[in-house]
Amino acid sequence: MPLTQARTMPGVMELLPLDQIAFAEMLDTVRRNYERFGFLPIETPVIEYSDVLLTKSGGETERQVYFVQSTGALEKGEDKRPELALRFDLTVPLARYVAEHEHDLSFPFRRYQMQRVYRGERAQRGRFREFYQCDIDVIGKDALSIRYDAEIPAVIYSVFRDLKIGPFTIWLNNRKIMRGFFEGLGITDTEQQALALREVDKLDKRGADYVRDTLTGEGFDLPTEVVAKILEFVQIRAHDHAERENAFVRILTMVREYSGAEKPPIALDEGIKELREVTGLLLGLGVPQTHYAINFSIARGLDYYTGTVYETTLNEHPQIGSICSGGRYENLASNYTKSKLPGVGISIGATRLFWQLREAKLIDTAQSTVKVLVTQMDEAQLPVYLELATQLRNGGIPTEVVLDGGKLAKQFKYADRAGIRFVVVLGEDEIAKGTVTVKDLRKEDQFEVARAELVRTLRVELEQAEAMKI
RNA sequence: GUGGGUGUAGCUCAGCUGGUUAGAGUACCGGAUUGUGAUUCCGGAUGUCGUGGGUUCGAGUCCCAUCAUCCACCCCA
Repeated sequence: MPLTQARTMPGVMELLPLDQIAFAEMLDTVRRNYERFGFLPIETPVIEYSDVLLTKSGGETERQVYFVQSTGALEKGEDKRPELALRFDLTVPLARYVAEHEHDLSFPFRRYQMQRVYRGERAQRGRFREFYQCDIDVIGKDALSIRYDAEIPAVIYSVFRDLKIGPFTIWLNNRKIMRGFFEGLGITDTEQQALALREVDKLDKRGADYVRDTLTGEGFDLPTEVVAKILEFVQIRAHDHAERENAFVRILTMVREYSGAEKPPIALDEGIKELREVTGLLLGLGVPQTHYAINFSIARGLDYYTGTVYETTLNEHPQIGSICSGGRYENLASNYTKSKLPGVGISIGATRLFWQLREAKLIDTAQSTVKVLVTQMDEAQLPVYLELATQLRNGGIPTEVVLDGGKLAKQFKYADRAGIRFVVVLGEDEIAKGTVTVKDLRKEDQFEVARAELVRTLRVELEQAEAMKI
């Protein structure tokens, strides 16, 4: 009988236990911070009705959706679009969820959701077809204060501070400013604005020359004078309140000089007011000035963002790109309900983040969740070993006990490779003295302790190791 | 979906302008006087050279096809 080759499809992340533990720890950190800020958990099904999932999507998202077909439907030979599909993000299911449970939810509705989503993209390095998203959103009924836009970066700051992956910057912008600015330069067609946003967003990745060439080139045909102003605009950065106000003046001046109009476009005024308010609240919400900045090239590709937009990058690893992004949308669930449900939220692509952090050596493989291995030195003493393990387990210490014996060296090797830190040895000598020997494989050090003291001593050791991160 | 590169041991790769039994490192397994891992020393196993066809006395090496994979674009976490 020929063997089937054991393999997974490309674009999925499968981990060995110690990496899986590290990944779980990362998700735990994210969850802890989401809950700390008062977000409530929900889960939604992986499979949704196709028509629900694809209400307003253009061909682009549909191209990436995995459809699900029951064998029954398949046998009937139905060639129409399958009734079911796998979700490709958590925002669309959230919209459906809020519309469906509108009358049972309290608004503003603050939810977090950490689940897998699916995209049928061509696999590439650090790019997945199945991956975790960790989302938070605040959904308002009819209206949602701009102040919630300021709370989001506070959560981001808190999460990445705790993940301990080096200095990072939360970049903020407001799409109203961008659209207002374009309008002031005579680009009034909203379609063209959207296309220009998308190009401008590539500034940090592809460079100013690329953006200039694209905007002056075919398709856009913008005058060089206008493109020059756009480039000046999107290259502005502001790291504090004074720089921010200077930036606003510069933008307004550019628009006035070009259009000659007394009053700037309404969108521009509104956007400036919003961004000023959001950045003004950050310090009070615990975000240090060193960890956020205004960046007028941040646009986000998605169409549904209408106001504030966010991206987060690691200062020392720009090649990783954005590790967390999101923004404000005016009407989340317009396809499912007549109620107006504005919201603001962000998403962390946990799978990609973990993958890249590991590539960049910013995270190590974890130690095992198993902390102690009780070895079997003398088979006749097995009942004692089992009793020791039980003691440790009752003391809350995750413990494995060797049941099938073998050479002691082999048992040590097993502990080492499995990432188990402490090895407990008990032989003739110890029995005579009523003690056990404990070896710390990481410290390469061992000590003897009275049997009755074992649990207490190990607890202290584990606490110290945890506190010192060793 | 569009364009380009690469396929040799589990992994990373070497293999000259075609020439005998295809190699290295690493990982894996065993051993080095019987209570101690990772380090050291010795030994061991490992491949339809992605697949199919063609050229040739002879193909891992050249040609064609096919599949897989990676990169860039589109898009995005």
